[in-house]
Amino acid sequence: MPELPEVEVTRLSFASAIAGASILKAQLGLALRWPLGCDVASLTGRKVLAVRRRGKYLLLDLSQGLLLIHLGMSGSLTFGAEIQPPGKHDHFDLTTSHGVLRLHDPRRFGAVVYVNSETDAMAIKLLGHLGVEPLEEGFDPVVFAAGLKKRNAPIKQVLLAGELVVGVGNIYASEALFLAGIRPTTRASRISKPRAFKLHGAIRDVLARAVAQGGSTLRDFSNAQGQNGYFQLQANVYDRAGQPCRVCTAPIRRLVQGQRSTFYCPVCQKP
DNA sequence: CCATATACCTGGCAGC
DNA sequence: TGCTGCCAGGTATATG
Repeated sequence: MPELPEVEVTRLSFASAIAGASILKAQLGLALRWPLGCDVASLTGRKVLAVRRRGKYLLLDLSQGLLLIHLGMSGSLTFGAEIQPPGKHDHFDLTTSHGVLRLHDPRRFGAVVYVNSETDAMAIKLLGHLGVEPLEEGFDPVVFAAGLKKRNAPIKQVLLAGELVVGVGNIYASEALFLAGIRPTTRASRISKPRAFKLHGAIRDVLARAVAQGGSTLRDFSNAQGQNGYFQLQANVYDRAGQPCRVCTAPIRRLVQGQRSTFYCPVCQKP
């Protein structure tokens, strides 16, 4: 499910409501991608001070330490006062004085990890290699263009790697490349500076618009208030194989790169 | 170091 | 109805 827009939309939907809450109880269900990294009972009594985002991770700052939450492919969070007993796919509950934060994740590629600080070994392992935040000032077009020059892999895969810029997943990589007019198979190192600048702008644009639309709900994504996103309705290429390009009417093509589907317009996007 | 393949896990869907 | 195979929004890790 979640790329940067979905994670940010999730964050925005409960961050202010949970801020300042005391943890009354924490419960784990089936194993997620990583172990919690501490005794779950030890979280009781701490406070949730704030919720930040780094790439596709949510960072819950606690009065001592922090929780890193990743939604994997199928995760979603809910936050509310009334809550049902945990269902088959509910694997983490954080009961607080302001409501219950619950992780629902059928495939269990997601994770909830406790670390004492962002310099802990586990935090470094998960966050240390991440590139710059695309919606922040640090995402500089000149640096981005120079970074692309050093990579020989197809641009789609360079974007997905998240080492130059974070948060761009399978939907938004295809969408940003469409907006920039660049074929996903083009080697990153061969992208000219002007085209890199255009891609830089396209990434910012598509991610910001997706956040404004509440993210993309392809199957089951919803924010922590249970609301769906609508960006998928304005996708130009993602999941539109065989359908006419919204710009030139040529049929959208699908190909596989690194075992992931990629969609592009063969006319609007140049090698 | 770089690029690519693999593994993790469940559910929905098309086709037979 | 039930089976099989394929597909799905991510990413650490292994392998060349």
